[in-house]
Amino acid sequence: MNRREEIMLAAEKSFTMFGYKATTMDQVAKIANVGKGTIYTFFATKEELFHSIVWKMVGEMKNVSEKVVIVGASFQENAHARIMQLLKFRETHQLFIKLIQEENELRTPAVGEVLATIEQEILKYITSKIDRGVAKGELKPCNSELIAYLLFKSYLALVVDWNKTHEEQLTEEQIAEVLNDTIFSSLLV
Amino acid sequence: MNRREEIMLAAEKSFTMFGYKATTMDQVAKIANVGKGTIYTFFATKEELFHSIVWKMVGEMKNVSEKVVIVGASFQENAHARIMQLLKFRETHQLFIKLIQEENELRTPAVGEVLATIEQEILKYITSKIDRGVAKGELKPCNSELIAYLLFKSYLALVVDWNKTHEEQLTEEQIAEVLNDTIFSSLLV
DNA sequence: GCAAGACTGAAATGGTATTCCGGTCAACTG
DNA sequence: CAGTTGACCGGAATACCATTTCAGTCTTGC
Repeated sequence: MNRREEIMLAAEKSFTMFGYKATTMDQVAKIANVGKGTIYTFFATKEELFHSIVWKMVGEMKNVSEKVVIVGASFQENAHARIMQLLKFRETHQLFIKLIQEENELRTPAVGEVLATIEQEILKYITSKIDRGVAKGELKPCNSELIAYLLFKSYLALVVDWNKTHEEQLTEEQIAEVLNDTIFSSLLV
Repeated sequence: MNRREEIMLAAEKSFTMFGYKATTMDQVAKIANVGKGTIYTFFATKEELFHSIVWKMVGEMKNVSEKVVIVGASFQENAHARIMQLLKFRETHQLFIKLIQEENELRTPAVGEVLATIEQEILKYITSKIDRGVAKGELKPCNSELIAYLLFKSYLALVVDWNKTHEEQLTEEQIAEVLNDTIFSSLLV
């Protein structure tokens, strides 16, 4: 394996275990079995290294989200499956969990920025799927960015926020039903 | 004016100017022109005093929200007007602004709890309006708590969150239109 | 009998000595 | 000499503790 990848793997391990702030470049160098200086031949700063790893994670996230698509299924079925998969990734992927935790507890600025970027990326992703649906004639023309925003924030509210104030979480059926009746139904031709 | 009210007024002034954490009971006593001990005749703790003031504010908020109701208008027109009024109150009322700021910057636990309570109260308020609409036969029977939650979070997302990542805010018409087409339309008989 | 503010101790704050860590670079190795 | 290394630097974070602050009490005084 080339050194760049080894460094990224080591850094990912460390970020996952200790978070961004608490991983030191010495730590990363040690795990990667390279001198600290070597890291700086591939990445200009700690933040650039961080960005590379997060970017890779965003790629994986899109990939797993595409995996749940059923060809021939309706737009809303696939949209629901994809977004639920994104949120499952968010609550399952160890690095992602660690970053959310660090954001809540430490407010590390670099982490906040990165999480905002990830959200932007997800929104671009959903927007593009809506645009695609419109282009294929499955959906009415609409302000796709606005709808993507509303849709994603609604999923976040029902899947994530709801549990902060309610004892038992909503079932996937409840969520699918209410969003089918509201946002999705307004999209269909 | 009776002493209890004077104390509450003084405390409200101080909480509004300096926030919860930074107002001292000595400060409140001074503004109210009473000895500190006198405050404790009426309020067992600083937090109880705080709760009383916030509770009063929640009452005002519901009142101004009722003021925008147009008798004879449709459910969604009035619901929209009411929720927009709630959010306007949130962004206008000096104490409310200060509490949100304190929550973001200081994370004062007492403030976080109070803001959560206010949200609960708003949700109960919206839920009751939906239930009323159902009872009057204007709306389909539904899980009113769930719909209230989705509705309020959607408004928050479009009115408040949107501006954090977008240069220009959404117009009230855009918001009204998209929510009419989605959540509200699913509610109507 | 009720209001007042001096008082208490627990918690917050500030100041500073110390440690830590991102980034550099001269030395080294193959 | 191209690529790697880790000792080193200085600004920033941390730990420590002396001092101050403040919620809540309680004795005094009116």
